[in-house]
Amino acid sequence: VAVTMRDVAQQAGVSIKTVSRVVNDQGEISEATRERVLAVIQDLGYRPSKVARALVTQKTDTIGLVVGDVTYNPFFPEVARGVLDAAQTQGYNVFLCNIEENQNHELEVLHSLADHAVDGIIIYPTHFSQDNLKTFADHYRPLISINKCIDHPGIGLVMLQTCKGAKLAVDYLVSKGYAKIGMIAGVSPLNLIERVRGFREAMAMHRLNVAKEMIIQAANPTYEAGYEAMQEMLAEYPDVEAVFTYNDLLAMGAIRACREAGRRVPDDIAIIGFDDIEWAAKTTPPLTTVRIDKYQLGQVATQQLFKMLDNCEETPPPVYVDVELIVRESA
Amino acid sequence: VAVTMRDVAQQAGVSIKTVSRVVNDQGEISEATRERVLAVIQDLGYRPSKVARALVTQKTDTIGLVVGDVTYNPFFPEVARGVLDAAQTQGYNVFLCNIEENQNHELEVLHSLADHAVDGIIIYPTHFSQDNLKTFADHYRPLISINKCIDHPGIGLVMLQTCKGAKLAVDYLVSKGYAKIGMIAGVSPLNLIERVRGFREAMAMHRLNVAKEMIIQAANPTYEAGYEAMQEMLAEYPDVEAVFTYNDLLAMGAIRACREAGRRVPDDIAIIGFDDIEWAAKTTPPLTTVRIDKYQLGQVATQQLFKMLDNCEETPPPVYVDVELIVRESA
DNA sequence: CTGAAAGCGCTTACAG
DNA sequence: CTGAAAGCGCTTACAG
Repeated sequence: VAVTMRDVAQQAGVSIKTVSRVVNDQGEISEATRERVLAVIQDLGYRPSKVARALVTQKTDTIGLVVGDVTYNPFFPEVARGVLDAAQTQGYNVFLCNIEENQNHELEVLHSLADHAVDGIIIYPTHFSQDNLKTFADHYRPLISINKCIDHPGIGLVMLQTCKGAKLAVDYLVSKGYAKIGMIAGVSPLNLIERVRGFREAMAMHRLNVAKEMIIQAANPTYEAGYEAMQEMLAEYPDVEAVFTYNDLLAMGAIRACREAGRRVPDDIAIIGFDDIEWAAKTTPPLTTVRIDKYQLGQVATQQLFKMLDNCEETPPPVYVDVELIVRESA
Repeated sequence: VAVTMRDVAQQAGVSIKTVSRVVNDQGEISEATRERVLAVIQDLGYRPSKVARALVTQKTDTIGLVVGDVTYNPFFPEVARGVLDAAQTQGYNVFLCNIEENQNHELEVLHSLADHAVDGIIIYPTHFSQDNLKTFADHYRPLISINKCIDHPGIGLVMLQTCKGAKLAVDYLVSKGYAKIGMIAGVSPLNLIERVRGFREAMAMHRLNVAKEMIIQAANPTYEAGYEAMQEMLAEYPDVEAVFTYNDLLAMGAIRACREAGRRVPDDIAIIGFDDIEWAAKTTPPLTTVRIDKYQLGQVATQQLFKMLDNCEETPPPVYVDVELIVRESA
């Protein structure tokens, strides 16, 4: 049913090459025939086939976005939106893929994207085998990794300034006069987590007691785990005055634990989160937190990918996305 | 850099047609040459180009998922996950598109999908011009519309049983002894909303006073609007005993308004939501609500699309996705 | 059981 | 300024 370039050519009484010229705006054509062809295109509702074009140009105008788990990642919608908008602006469409926690599946998904000849892939992992990624990068590129540091040619990086965010939180607590500051971490291993590193550095800078570190390791980065971790914190360090948490979910769980323990937030104990998810502003009390600009994260990642598309050879330096302290009522 | 079918053919000492036969498992081939070709494929890491194949078969093994606004739709991640999983199972990849509230943009996005020759499109609208959709359906199909009733050849329907859900809610409230039952609606026009229709029908069935309908129209389907609508409800109908809301966000806002007005939930006033979003279980008090299985919604939509792909001619009857009452503490 | 030819809808040199 | 030929990487009849 579809109208082809040949249909247009016949109708306009020119060769298909001439039609191609006007479709691709290549010039070298008289204004008269250009307009005649344009009229026929309009008339027939002709749209060039991207798949035919892709076969010869080796460019599909598509990219892939692969995500650890769409459902559990609270940032996903906003990051995705950033990617989609940036891609659309450049005339690209994006394949969305979800991967299971399973290393074979991971490679399969990546290959399925390669089969469709996407021009590049953005990977936004929660879990992901770095080895698989590197192997894949050796025969397909460019790749962009969001917030996971992978040093490998062909893999571009977009990182969050989480370490700085942790310092922002601690500095703020110190400026409010708190000294006994603890942390609830959400994921192990502890010393690989930027937020923990930032916490430690800021504590050290303020000459606060890091020797007896008040860090509680939550089982998961969830509301429930935050609730339990806070109970543990209160039992182990009863004189804790302020707590910085790995993310907002943990913070909200922690607040509930405080309430149940008869500790008022922020009067008896201050709580500061990380991420600024949508509910952070609506919970009681509204959460003071370190905000990540998720939409921008998606946009920047896409721009980084386009940069690599323009310059195939070099892997560009990492791009960092800023964070910001949002003061509300919990601290 | 990519390995082609010809490379495999040369290496294996056969024609490309023979390679094609083993790749597509078409039989008509001796076991010996099949294995030899298979070994070469393995060896070279050959993967057939989907774009080359698509050019001749007119099938791309891709579908499009277009969404009103990824960011504001709280269901989006789960529905998307349902679509992705169902698609992946069948070897399909999916293009994700976000549309702005702008009718030209809408058609442009649809056409961009057509340019890539997707095999079908699932539309999951918040807003959407039905006329545009019908026009588009006349030259590109199949299309699936999620939860928006559009009667047009080539458009398959997947609907939620929202009317039933509203009845479930009212029946439950009646069974608990409530008689003065109000509703907070979230979107106009009132009589086009299934949830309102279900509410009215159930109220009528229980011979409750529908003459003096206690329906408040919230400005938006949001937390803030629910808060304001509840204040209005309490002012206008002070003796209201129970409130059914258009969605969970409204319900949570309403609960806050009750709390501030000194009305305890559920003791003084019962509140019932709709959707069962993630926070419904974590808010205080945990929300009684009508649950929508969002993941299943995505899966069913995809299966409906595949059904239409198999049988190009007929538009299948609408599929309905069930809802379920979840009793927690707010009612 | 195997292969040579034509063609899917375009673009890329090249010639005129 | 315009067009004929070749080819992108496959599959589809068809012949042997």
